[in-house]
Amino acid sequence: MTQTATRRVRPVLSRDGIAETALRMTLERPFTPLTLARLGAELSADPTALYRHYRSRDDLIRELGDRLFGEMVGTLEAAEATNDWEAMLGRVTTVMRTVLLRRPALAADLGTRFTGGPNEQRGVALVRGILERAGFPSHEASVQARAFGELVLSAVVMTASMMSLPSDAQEFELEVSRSLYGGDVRGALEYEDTTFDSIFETYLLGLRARLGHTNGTTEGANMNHHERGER
Amino acid sequence: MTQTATRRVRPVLSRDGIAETALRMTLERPFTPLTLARLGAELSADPTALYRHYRSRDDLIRELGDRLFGEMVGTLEAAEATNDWEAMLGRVTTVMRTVLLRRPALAADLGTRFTGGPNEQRGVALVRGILERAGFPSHEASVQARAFGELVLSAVVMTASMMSLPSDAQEFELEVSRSLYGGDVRGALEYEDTTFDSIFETYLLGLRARLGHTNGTTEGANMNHHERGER
DNA sequence: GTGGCCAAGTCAACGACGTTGACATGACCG
DNA sequence: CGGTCATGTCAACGTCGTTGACTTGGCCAC
Repeated sequence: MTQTATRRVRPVLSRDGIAETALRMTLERPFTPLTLARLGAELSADPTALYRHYRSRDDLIRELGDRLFGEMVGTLEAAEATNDWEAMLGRVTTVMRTVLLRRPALAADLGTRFTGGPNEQRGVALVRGILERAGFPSHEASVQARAFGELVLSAVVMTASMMSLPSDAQEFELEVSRSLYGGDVRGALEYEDTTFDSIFETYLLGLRARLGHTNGTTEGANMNHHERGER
Repeated sequence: MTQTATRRVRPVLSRDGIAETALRMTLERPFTPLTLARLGAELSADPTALYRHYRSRDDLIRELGDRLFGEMVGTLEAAEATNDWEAMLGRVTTVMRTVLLRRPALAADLGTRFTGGPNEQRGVALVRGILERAGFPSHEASVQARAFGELVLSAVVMTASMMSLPSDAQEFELEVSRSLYGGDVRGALEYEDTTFDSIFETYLLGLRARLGHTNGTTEGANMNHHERGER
């Protein structure tokens, strides 16, 4: 019992414990990049001890990503269902943005590494279900679910990257976007927010058109989807 | 005149020369991250010499980004104009993807940063012009140009990130497919390609709906654009 | 001309980072 | 009781961006 109480040899660290601590850190210091040194310090362990539980930092990041997916899917599944598929998709984007942008540094780090985890598959299945119930045939629902996921994810990651830039660079970005698009930009986040809303709304309109949907409120005719050789 | 002619004291390096060499490197080694050490070696100069011409690596990356923007805009302006705004937007995305994905590592590094350079402004003006000619009123054309740019850029950056170095296996696979198929990188990227196409087409449908547009090829009725309080 | 300013480049070094290998230690199992 | 194995520590490495001290030579004012 020199300093760290008796002598703990067995437990101390575990895959789960490390991941939980890491996620807690990203919440407490949303803009501080998750580094093995900091994580080790928080765990009162040598940074290299993590390599006994994760093959690499990348491995850890992936685990965290899948846990975040789990958080999103859990939240979505907890909410009551609706027949309004557009509202459902709106919920999906809201949850994704909320969960990820709460930890911009991690989200930016996560980047694209979303490949693989079980929770991600749950998420995709969830969106696919929404689209199928909206009227998309099975195969196209799959395609559209992936496209939708990638759209939202890439936009969120971009926002997260901007948010985690050092403050001076961030101000520069804001200044630039003001001069480019007009003066009605008050804050970097708000700018991203309204831009994303616009993207999302336009995309929803597109999905509705793809459905050949006759919307309840507005009377619209078919817009059949014909292959275009755009690129 | 030992090797580099007499004694060169003045020139040797310049902002332009550094940028050009850097861009050339990103073309020759598309998956190798641009690092000051490598750039310095290529220039036969000490890496820190770059700090005499750029305030930081970030500054350099921004410059490169704006040059890429210049390449895109130049290509677009060289092409003959069309009245078909959808085809024009298709060209924009094609050029953006082509120019950026030719250098995945740089594109991923470029990330979200608006360069603030003059060429980016030209690009934004170009897209806004297309949208205005499509029928969007001036202010909304601005908003839509911003959204469109961010949509395409974020998707491209995500693809670039995936291409650059997620896993050793993928990098290896891409390098192999590159050597197999020549300059154009196909293979694991194909999935990203079709997904992006889907996103783009859906988004175009949405823009068309926003316009209340009656398309030439397909007979469709109006889809008037009413404000929705989705999120 | 001459002396000083200054741009441009070199060199050594730093701190942060991910990662590796050699070691220690205690648990568990035969 | 002895060996194997999982877990953690420690020292060290290589890469990266960045800084500061130093050198060198051109240019301009006097």
